[in-house]
Amino acid sequence: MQAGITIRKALETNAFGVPEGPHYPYKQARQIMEPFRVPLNRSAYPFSHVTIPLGCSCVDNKAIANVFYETADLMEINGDDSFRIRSYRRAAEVIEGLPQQVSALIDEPKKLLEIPGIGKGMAANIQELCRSGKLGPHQDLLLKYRPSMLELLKIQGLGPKTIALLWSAFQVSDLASVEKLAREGKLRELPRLSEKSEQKILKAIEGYRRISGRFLLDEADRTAQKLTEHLRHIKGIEKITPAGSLRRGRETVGDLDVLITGPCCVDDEQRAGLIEEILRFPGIVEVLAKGDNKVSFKLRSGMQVDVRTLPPESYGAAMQYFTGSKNHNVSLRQRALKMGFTLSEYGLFRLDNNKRVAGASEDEIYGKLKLDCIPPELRENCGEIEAAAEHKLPHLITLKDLRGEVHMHTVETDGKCTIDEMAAAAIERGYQYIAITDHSKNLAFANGLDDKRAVQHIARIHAANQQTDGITIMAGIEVDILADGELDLSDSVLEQMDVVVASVHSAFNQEAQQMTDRLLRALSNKNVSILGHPTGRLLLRRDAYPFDMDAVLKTALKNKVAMELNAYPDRLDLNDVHLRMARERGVKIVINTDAHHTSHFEKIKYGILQARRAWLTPKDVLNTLPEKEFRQAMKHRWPTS
DNA sequence: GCCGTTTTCGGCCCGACTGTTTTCAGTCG
Repeated sequence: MQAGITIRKALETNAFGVPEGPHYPYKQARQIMEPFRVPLNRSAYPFSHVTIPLGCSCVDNKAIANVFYETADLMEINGDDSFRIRSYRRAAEVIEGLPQQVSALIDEPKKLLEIPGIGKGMAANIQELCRSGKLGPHQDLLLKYRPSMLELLKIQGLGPKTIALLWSAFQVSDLASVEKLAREGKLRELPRLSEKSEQKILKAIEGYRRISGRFLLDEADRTAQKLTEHLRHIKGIEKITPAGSLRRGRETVGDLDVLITGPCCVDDEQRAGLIEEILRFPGIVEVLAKGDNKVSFKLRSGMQVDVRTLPPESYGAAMQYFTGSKNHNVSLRQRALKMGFTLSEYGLFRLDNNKRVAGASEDEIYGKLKLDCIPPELRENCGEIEAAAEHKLPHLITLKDLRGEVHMHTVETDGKCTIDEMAAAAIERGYQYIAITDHSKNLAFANGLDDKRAVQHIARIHAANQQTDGITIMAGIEVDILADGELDLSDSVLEQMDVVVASVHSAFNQEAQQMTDRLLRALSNKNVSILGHPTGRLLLRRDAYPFDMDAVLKTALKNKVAMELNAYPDRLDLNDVHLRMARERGVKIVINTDAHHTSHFEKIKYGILQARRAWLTPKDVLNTLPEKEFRQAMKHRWPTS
């Protein structure tokens, strides 16, 4: 049987003797194909199950990581050794975050073994995956169980043990069947399951179907701010801190974790009232858990919120713990143990006499572990602990390092404000320069500029610049990269611009090679200064188009074309991994909001968070430069340091 | 399956909440 066959292909060729039908909806197709245990392509499968096509030359890190994640999930259902399972997860996490492709290292096993978390076994697994497109243990587990179980794991309250139990009792593995059994009241026949459990599972399935479970950074941020405002008015709360992936600045957020402390968190009598006060927060549709120290609820948006009450002496330890990441915490606890301490969310304690040595602040905890305090954005177990031990943490970029933004739109195309309004808002933010970069003609629905209008617009921008004090307004354009890599304005017009952002806005479905050639051609145009939102992804909506990032970065470095970090929360493009890749290769970054309204400027903070996650310093980012040097950088003369 | 100032075996981070229990397993973070 061929690896990587799609449902559609299987149905078209009727390879498995299934009833013929012109077009099956995927859901139905999935049910039909279930008994055939066919490895299915990700593109054909609406959830995480993934098989790498045979002979594929570009087995990327994400694909390898996915196979390892799936193997770990299936091993869990199989009741395998939990430490072995952890090894698979750890390998997946490490590979996912690597700037270079591991597939390029398969002929150099020594280099594979240098990667932390990759030992002999995992190195062999990577080689097997890259060479044959399959992984033995993964395939074996898929034969024993069903890929649809991986989806069941996403249902809150359903874990590997219960899924294994359902399989052994009823031979069911998919959402619809479990839902049916719950409705029919059959689950309560099983040990540890009751009528109440059935209701809970049904509710969780409904919730899962309603939303995918992750939220854009700005939405999580807004919710956290509203909740903070609500909590601030409760008597006896002194400190409120949103923790978790929001504090680390991850590109999307699952649950919101908020920590509070103050006198009311210590007094038993006050605490009961406190929980009730918290639950008055508007928009709660369901309370998921209510204990002495924690309350969890679901908001109308589908977002789950956990609020934890803490005594002041543990607040730092809890902040550290609930900020994560999980892997960072595991490493930190191991370090603590080696040094004779044990670390929990309540503090750092000596192993010999159980005495607390730190806990009130994060600084104190990291300090006692002989580490510089690690900024939350770096806490991903990607070398930050080693760097902190050697006092080599980078001086990360901050919001105030930025001197300007050079990707924004006005009413001339699809923006909502005028040049003057954008300039005024930029002055308000303390910027020294901006560039107006409206769309070009290929973006007809945005009223994009042709050569003639572009020239007129330059004149308008120059005039506005003359009349405005306190900021320099540069003339720019966001020019479309056509399907063949040509730009849709003539060179003679582009030459007159201070800043040329070149972006892909059409023909997203090209093959990787075609897209790579297209981008390389655009980067070779001598007028291009920045590649705009380089991967074209829209978070939670559209995947990045495929291309060879390595080749693009090499050409960008050669031609001195900067990569954009588009800070708009649904783009965050480049992402943290690619940014780190760019930095390591010496490619410069420009951080922009792509503002279509003055209110969008504030989204720049989400770009800064991603830049920090990628270990970027002000030197890596061109729009930290003074105007004169920045103008030169836009003409391919980057600063030398 | 990984890893090593406990180095080739024997460990591997820690606690809260829930529900079905009567002392704890499963799940979650």
